[in-house]
Order: sequence, then structure tokens, then C-alpha cells
Amino acid sequence: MHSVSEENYIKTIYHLQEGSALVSTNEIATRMNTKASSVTDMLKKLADKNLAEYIPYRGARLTENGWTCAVQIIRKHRLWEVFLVQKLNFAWDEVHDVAEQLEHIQSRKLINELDKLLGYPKRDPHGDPIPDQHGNFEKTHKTLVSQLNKGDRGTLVGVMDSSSQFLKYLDKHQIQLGTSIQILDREEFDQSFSIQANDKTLQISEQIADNLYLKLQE
Amino acid sequence: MHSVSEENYIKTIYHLQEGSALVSTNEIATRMNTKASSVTDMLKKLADKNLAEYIPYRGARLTENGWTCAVQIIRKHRLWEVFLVQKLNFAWDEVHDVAEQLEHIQSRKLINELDKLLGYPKRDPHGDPIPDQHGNFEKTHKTLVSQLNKGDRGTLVGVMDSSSQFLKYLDKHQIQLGTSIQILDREEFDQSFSIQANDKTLQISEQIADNLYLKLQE
DNA sequence: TTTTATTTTTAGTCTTGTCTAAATATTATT
DNA sequence: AATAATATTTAGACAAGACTAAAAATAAAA
Repeated sequence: MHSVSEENYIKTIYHLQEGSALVSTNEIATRMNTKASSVTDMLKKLADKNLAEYIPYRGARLTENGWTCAVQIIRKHRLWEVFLVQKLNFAWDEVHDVAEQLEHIQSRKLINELDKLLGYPKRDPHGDPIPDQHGNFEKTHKTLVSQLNKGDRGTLVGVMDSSSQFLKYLDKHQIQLGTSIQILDREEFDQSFSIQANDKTLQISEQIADNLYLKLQE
Repeated sequence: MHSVSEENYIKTIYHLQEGSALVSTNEIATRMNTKASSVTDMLKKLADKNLAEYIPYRGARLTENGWTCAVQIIRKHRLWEVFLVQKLNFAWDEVHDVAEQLEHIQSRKLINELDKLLGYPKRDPHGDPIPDQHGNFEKTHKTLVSQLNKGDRGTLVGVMDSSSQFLKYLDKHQIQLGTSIQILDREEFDQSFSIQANDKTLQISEQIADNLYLKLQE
């Protein structure tokens, strides 16, 4: 088995890695609130264990092994999130920290039974897909609001940032997964948007538009 | 918060401590499969944090603080055990190791909501009482079979050893919590017992008799 | 293409928790 | 009460993970 630390690095690399590109030491350090030197140390360890490929001064990427491992951690994280919301009355902005602890519990049976208890959910409370036992999961095709144009419409299917702060903002404006959203206007000056949600018009900053994923209506 | 290691020591001392007596370094070491020297180190740490009172060469006992902490860990452990059995189809001999991991998850809300989900159970799957939020729990008065005499009878309310091995033995003989047991005879030679359970007569060794708790019938 | 700035790595240190081996206390035995 | 046996502590070492500061490599700018 892998240590909690190793698992956290694997998860982080997974999230930062796009395709087969290398992830830089600094990116990992920033994301994990740690120092680049610590990352270097760990990348060597992960490479030794054949979980990542590490090219000095260039960065790292997950191996097949590492990828499999990452997907299982993410499966656990997301299933626990569903559990917390569905069974334990957590709000969607409260689940992340606890799930971060729970995702490291080691027990195949535990996680598969949890999956069954929850009815084999396909999505977590933030709209992210949940891998099954074999690591397969739906690829969502979703677009950031910040990349849309006037007139586009769709429904909210995910959020980029799942910090409590951001989710509370959405709650305040009654925006949740499934909410129908239309782009009314785009302000060139500050890249802010005017959108329609819940029959109300709302001004959102570029930063917010950068964290909302829509599934477009064709 | 306390580290996982600290929590494990606190829990162990709690289980070994009878009344306000001191628990010896060696007892702790044996129970935890570790070395006496490691225990000494940790006892100093726990004393510094005011979780235990440590008297060199004499042993240690929990402080008020340590006791409160222990009870909360035990509350978590036992609630998770109930969850695993009731909601995730675990057998009573499968829960211990996983609960041992889960008991260290830090979230007040998590554990209280879990308690609610389970209907505020009073006992875990091995018959041990579950402390409430405030640390209060039923004191069971129970007696080890090994201390009973010919003719005594009662119902099984708990087991001392909750290892998978032992519990599987009980399963094999269809002995479970609530099973009515009568002491038919006691063999002076090897301290073994002849008991009646489920309308069947069974010979049990002293070791087994040492791990079964009965609530006596008056 | 040098020079400068940034990124990454190395070297050395620290903390937590563990271990072994040796030293010291305590308990049991004669 | 002296000696033997057992229990406990100290001293020193190690592994995992993290950090700082300095060195080396890469990227950007002049």
C-alpha cells in the first residue's frame, strides 16, 4: 500500500496532468501548499515505485500504475462526498475536507459496499463523474462559462473550484447543479458576464465564470 | 488535534487501565506490538500534553483530558462498527480493522450525523456500549464465563477478544450476542467447560471461556 | 549570445515515531 | 540482605516527510 502522502501527490499530479504532458515541480508545490524541494524528493520516490515517470528539471507524469491508483483514490473521494450529502446531511460546501480524510481509508469491501448503499451514483455533489470498480467513468463534455458567448445557454453540470467559499456564493444566488443558465451579455472591459439564472439577471466576474461548467443546449 | 499514534496510545491505555491504577510500559508495548522503549518515549509526550500522568518506572494513567479523548475515539470506533454491519453488510468479525482506520477521522459533524443515521445505537456489534456525544455510556455488568460455576446461566452480552479468528469460531457454533448459555460442568484438570448453547452441548477451553461475557440470569 | 531571472535540485537540518543495545531500576529469589 | 531476574529507561540510529539555503539548470530578456 501507499502512504497518505504518496496518495496525495498522486492525486495532485492526476488533477494537474492534461493528456500525457509533464507536470512541473512548481505546479505541484503550489497546489499542495508545499515547497518545490519536497516535491522533488517525492517525485523520486514515486518514480522508484513506478507510479510516476520523473524527468529531472522537466517534471513528472503518472505511469499506468499511478493513473490506476489515482482513479481509485478519486473514486473513494467522490463516493464519500455523495455519502456525506445524501446520508449525513452535509451541504455541498462542507464535504471536501472530510472526504479528503476518508479517501485514504483502505478497504476494498468498504468502498464497494458504500457504492452499493448509495445506488451506484454516477456523479458527486459537484457534478464530477465517479469511476466504477474498474476505473471507468463518464467523460463529461462541459464548457466553462468564461469561454461562452452572448446567447449561449446550458445547464450547470460542474464547478471547477469546490471550495466552501465559492459554493456558498452559488448557494446565495440559488445556483446549483442542474440550474439553467443563459449568457445575456459580456462586458469587454473587465470580462465580466451578465447571465440569467432562475429567472433573475446576475452579474458575475470573470473569476466566477472561470469556475462554472455548463453542458450546452444544442 | 492529536496524531494517529497518540490516539492509539491513549486508546490502549484506556483499555488496559482499571480504575485509577497505573498501566505498565510493558503491558502497553505488548498490546500494541511495539517496543517498551517506544512506549516510554510516547508516555513522556502524552504527559507533556497533559493527556496522561507518567511516573517513571511505575507506569502511566490517563488524565481527565486523556480519558475524555479516549472515550471519543471509542465512540467513533464503535459507531463505525455499527455502520459497517448495519449499512454495509460486514460480518461482526470483519469490522475491527476498518473501524481502526475510521476512528481517526476528524469531524464532529460527521460522527454526530452518523450516530443519527444509525438511530443512536447503544451497543456495537460485539456488545460494547457506545458513548454519546458527552461521553456517557451504559456500564454493563457482565461476567466472564471463566469465572462462573456449574449451574450458572445467562445470555451472551459481549466478547473480550474481537479478533476475526475468535468470532469465526463463535459463528461456527452459532453463538452470537443474545445467545442463552448455561454452565453444565467444569473440568478441574484443564479448566475447560462444558456449556449448553442453542440446545447443544459444547466443550470450550479455558481460553474461550476467558473471552465470553454473560449477563447472569437471577 | 550574453546576461538576468526563474525554476529545480542538492545538501543539510528538523520532527515524529520507531528500533536496538546498553545502562539503570525494580522485583523476586535465595 | 545479597544476588539473580525482569522491567524500564537512556543513548544513539534510522526512515518518512518536510523545510531552508545554496548550487545548478533552464528559460527569458537584453
